[in-house]
Amino acid sequence: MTEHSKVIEEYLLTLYKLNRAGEPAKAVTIANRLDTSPPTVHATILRMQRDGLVNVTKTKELALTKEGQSIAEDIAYRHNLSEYFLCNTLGIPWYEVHQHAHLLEHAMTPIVVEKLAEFLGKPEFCPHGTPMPGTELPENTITLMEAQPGMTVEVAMIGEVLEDSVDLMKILHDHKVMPGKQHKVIEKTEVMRSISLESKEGPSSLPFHVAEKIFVIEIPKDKKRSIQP
Amino acid sequence: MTEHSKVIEEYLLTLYKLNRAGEPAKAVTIANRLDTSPPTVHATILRMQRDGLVNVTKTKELALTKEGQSIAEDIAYRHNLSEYFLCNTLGIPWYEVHQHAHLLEHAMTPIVVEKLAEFLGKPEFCPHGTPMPGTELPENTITLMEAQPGMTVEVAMIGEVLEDSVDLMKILHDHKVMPGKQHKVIEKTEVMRSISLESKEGPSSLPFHVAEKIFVIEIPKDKKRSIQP
DNA sequence: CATTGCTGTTAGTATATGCTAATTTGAAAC
DNA sequence: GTTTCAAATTAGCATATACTAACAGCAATG
Repeated sequence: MTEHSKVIEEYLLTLYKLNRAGEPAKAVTIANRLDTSPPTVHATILRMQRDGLVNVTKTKELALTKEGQSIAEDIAYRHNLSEYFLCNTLGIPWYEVHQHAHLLEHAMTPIVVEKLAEFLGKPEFCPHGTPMPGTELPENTITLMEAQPGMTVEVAMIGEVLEDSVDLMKILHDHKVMPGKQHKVIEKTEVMRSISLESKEGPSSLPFHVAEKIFVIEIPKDKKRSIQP
Repeated sequence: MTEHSKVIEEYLLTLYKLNRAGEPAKAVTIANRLDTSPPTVHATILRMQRDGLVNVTKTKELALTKEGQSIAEDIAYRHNLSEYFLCNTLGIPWYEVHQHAHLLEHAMTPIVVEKLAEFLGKPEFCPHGTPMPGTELPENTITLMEAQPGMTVEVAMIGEVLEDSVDLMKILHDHKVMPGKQHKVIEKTEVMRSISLESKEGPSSLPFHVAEKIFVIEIPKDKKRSIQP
């Protein structure tokens, strides 16, 4: 478990997130996500193969090795822990913490991670609802796309892809589309390719490509207004 | 005030610390402090000159520019703030925080710095007693080397050079040679090149080269046992 | 089947950071 | 003043990370 550069850690984390989102992990995807040219990604992946962090299948899929997976989980944990700290201890808005955590995640020694986790009370989810490695979302979690009109749902997690756009996150925040908040699904219009919601805070409308990345849990009619953090 | 690499930030901080310690800032010194070869330091300093961070005098002294100074102070602040946090919030021993802060200091955005400072109550000294940029040690601060036998002194600051050796720091800790603690100077023996102290916790002996880097304040006979943090 | 187009790869460069070995320089010492 | 030593510098090299331009490979589409 050697030391790895920030760049390598970025690649590992990206692959880890792609895996968890069930998306194919290809070189191009990394190039897009990290805004890097394909040749650069290519060269970097060669080094990662050399160092036993990834394997490349015949179909050019990138698969983390045991070692790579283990390091990636560590980085993801540091990232989520940082976000939790920034949000709950320092009071930085939940829709902004991602970018700051992005730097911190590469600068925490094991002792700092351990002590910080203790201090925070070993949280299991980051402010966006992403479970720490080892924790899972509830079984009955669905995407907002899958929710049917009439349903009342509680937001469980804002997909990590969305975190990259602070502007989008800010809008979600303004409409209270955030973990723990309940919304009623009003309608899904194919023409507009968007979903309309209604909550105590008012109505909102989300495009399909965003709704696909928002994970919710259906709340049975009889027990509305659950715990609102 | 552009972005600078970790390496450049290290150089800036080193120059800043040398300045504050009143030591001449030469390329060799950086090479020693950062454990880097002279040619590498040379090349890096050329880049720093190019980028307007340092000037080199005719006598080969390295002088921070306005810009360089300003960035260096920023890094020093982030470092000290991190140490304070790690020690007082997370409970990591004061003699170990330096190494962890060493990583964090390069990974804090301005917002994180601001919020963290607020959270911590805008501390003015790090756990080693180093004042934040803008703050000064009391006027009557002297080094332990300058203290005369018979004096009772209170430790104000452990010089930053000493922080690099955790082993040494641990020993200082075990003998309670730490900011806020009082010690009586017993004797200075030229032959042993060391100073013997006596405190509530027992006696200790410090070699001259260490005593030179420990800053203390004389406590008048009549008002012993001041505030012990 | 041929064309289109995305993906991957090669070739050629550039910059920051690091090294060792060898040389130059400048100041202090004899 | 010459010697001597430490500091600075040059030369030569290596690696990680980046880019553009050009090309190869393969699948979907017409």
